[in-house]
Amino acid sequence: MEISHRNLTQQLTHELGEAILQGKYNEFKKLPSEADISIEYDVSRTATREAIKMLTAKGLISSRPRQGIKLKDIKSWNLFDTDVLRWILLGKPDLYMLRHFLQLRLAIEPEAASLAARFATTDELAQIERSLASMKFNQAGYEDSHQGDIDFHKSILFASNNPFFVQLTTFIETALKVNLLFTNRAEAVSEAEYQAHVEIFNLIKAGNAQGAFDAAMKTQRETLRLVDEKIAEFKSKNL
Amino acid sequence: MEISHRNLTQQLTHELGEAILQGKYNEFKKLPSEADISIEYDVSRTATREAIKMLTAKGLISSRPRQGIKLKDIKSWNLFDTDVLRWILLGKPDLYMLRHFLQLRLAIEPEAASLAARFATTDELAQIERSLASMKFNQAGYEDSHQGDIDFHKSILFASNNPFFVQLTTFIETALKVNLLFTNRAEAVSEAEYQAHVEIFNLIKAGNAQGAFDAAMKTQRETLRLVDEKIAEFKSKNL
DNA sequence: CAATAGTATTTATAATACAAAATAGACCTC
DNA sequence: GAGGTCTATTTTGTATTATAAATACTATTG
Repeated sequence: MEISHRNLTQQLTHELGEAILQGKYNEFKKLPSEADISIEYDVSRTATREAIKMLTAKGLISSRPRQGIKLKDIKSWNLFDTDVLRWILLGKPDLYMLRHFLQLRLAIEPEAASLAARFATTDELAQIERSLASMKFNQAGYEDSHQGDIDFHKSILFASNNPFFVQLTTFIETALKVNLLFTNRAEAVSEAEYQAHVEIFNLIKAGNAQGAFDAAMKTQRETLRLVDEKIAEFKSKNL
Repeated sequence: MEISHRNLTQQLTHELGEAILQGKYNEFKKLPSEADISIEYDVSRTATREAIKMLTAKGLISSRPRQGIKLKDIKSWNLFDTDVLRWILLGKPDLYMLRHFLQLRLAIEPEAASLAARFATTDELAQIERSLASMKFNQAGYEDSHQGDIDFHKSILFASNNPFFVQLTTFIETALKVNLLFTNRAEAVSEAEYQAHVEIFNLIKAGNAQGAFDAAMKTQRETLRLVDEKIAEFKSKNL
């Protein structure tokens, strides 16, 4: 992903973040002291402290003199932070977390479609349409599968013209990629799916907020149903 | 608010965060160098760097050698971070931002109510009920006004048993408090409002997901309509 | 004028020293 | 022995200094 040139501090931040999300530390086994982390990762205490501060800013840990560095309860983690999210998914990808994702999408996307129907500019509509074209292209077997699909959902969030929904684009994108992983759909987008997306676009373009909401909701429910099935299947297999 | 014992680094983080959100710096006027910040706020470069790292972790800024510290586009800010949110509200509270908030609540809360209807434990139901009692108490004129109202919405999010929705409790709480500020409703909760909340609770308790969704949606639409009116009023006044 | 080499500025990292906070344990009192 | 106080110890917090690395800017050279 966007690794770019990570400096030491950022490198360490990510390594510690991943280690935490892999369950290396927990409520009983607290993190090593700054000094020990410095030794373990062979960096100065300066770099260690800066990494600790970044993780603190993301709500993962807290540190106090003499007490050391402690993991915080998941309630205070910034789950909507891209890094935290990625660490979670890399750590222990499980179907329940995926369902939680989809429940959130179910809440967000229909409303985003509704807002897009009311507030999208012509440029933003064009962007949505372009992603549809890309889906059609994927359907024919070219290109990265489902990138058009992903762009479609992103561009709708963007067209909501609400900064909070826009912020969720990265979030939803990650959710979509994980979803594709689990539903094992490497094949092309089906015609039915494509048509469902076209319908949503047409309703948005027509400015039909309620219609766009309902259509998007229908799609989301279907996706969630698929995962619920997967979970049921998985459960019966492991009995 | 929860100031507790802020150390220098955290103090500086908040001061810089507020300064940024008050528009003291922008895309043209970048932040001073670490050295200058240290002088201006009379702290060591160590503390300054750690504060900068925390703001970086929250997506507000980025820093590179020779280039200095630059503000990032709002698209990369972690709007769901409690601190960022508070700085935004303290900075320039405007009705449009409030509407954006409410649009998000409209997306989140009905679905949370629906999930609560399906997954709430008896303890969580009891918690919702307690907040209703507190509302009734407020109605009679005692206690902090609307704290029960706020607790009601928080406890429903909590009862969704979805960590993403739970994470939004703080977010929604802030939104509610600002909303109360703008709608100028220092008086007690009305009987109609109280009854609407009781209805939502009963539907959740009965396990009626669709009903709870619809009832919560209705309440949210009403709140949003009130703010839309305020905005229209404000516009006509300033012509 | 273009490519290149040099220079200056700013962040990145390291190392050291000491201050402040929090805790555990010793000690003391009754 | 219960309870409290004091002290020692551990760990983070802050400051300072030094140097490295990255990069924008400048000057030079062909």
